[in-house]
Amino acid sequence: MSDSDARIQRFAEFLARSGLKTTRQRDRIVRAFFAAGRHVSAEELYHRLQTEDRGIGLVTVYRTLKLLREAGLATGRQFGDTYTRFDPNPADRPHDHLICTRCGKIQEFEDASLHAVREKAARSLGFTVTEHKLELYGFCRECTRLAGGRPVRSGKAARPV
Amino acid sequence: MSDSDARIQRFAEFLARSGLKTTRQRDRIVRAFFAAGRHVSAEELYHRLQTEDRGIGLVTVYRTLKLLREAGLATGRQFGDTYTRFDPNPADRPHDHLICTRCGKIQEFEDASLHAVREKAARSLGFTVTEHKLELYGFCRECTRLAGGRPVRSGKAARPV
DNA sequence: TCCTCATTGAAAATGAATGTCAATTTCTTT
DNA sequence: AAAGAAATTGACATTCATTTTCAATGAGGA
Ligand SMILES: [Zn+2]
Ligand SMILES: [Zn+2]
Ligand SMILES: [Zn+2]
Ligand SMILES: [Zn+2]
Repeated sequence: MSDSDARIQRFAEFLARSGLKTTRQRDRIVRAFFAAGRHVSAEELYHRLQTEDRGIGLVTVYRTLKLLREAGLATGRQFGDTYTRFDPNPADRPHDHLICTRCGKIQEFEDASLHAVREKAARSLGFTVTEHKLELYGFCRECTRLAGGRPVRSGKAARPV
Repeated sequence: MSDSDARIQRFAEFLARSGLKTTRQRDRIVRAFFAAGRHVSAEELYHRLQTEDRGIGLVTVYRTLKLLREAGLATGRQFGDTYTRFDPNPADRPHDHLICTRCGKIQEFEDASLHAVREKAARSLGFTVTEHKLELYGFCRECTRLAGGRPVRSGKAARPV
């Protein structure tokens, strides 16, 4: 069973457990979501789906992504731009992001020492921390080389607000 | 000269340097901004201002906050909610945030060891990192005690998307 | 098959933020 | 002080992502 299949199965179980129904649309949407790369927006997913099934509305894509979040199978993220991007299954493999503010590239990374930072801050302030989000903004390798580190903002690149 | 005064002065210099004008509205808005606590939204600031000066439009509050960002005196932040909150003068004292998902409290903290995390990720992936954002989500001291760590979501509390 | 209730999608609504524009204000130049 | 160019203002309209509404359709248990 592929990684995707396991997730699709977990979603089916979530639906059953919650008294919700399996539909053609939900099936297509979750498949497309897990097949797509990471960090897709609802709109992007919607467009991909149009090629294989015209009868899927953007609204349903939004609704299904919300269900995926509730099922713990996806997380929404706001990098510099105006819309939400969705990351599959982050609980299994927590990770953070490097975002190039010039070309918009998003690179994932993982750092175990973050846990120490989390715990230290939490302990000193009495918080119980369950989740975190770390975003590093700057230039990717290519953009550092091309721009010499100078901020050249293309319209579509994310920017740290 | 108070801390606020110094910032107000810097804003005046920014305006002059950029060929922009000093107005009653801008003056009121920046004063209210630095007087207000951290993490206010444009709307919140607008409402505070209404009590002292009815003739200030929400649009002008938005525009002035944008100027404050351009002047390097404020930063916009999106915590779990749908609108932007503004943080005064973050460049001088970089800091990150702990956000209680139950009551919405936002607590600031600073951790020097984050720099190492930043550099490590950047070096290994060829990025040049200029900025970062770390948000820790969980329960504050009171909410941990009251809720026993159970997620009780009030409508207004921020939530990690 | 029937029947109930969830689901769907089109259209409308929302809500934050920005663009438009005529009237007003600032500030430099006489 | 008066004038004039240019910036600023705020009411209004607009954008854009996301949510809500609602009548028609579909799923799945009895
Ligand atoms: Zn990711
Ligand atoms: Zn790049
Ligand atoms: Zn802050
Ligand atoms: Zn709390």
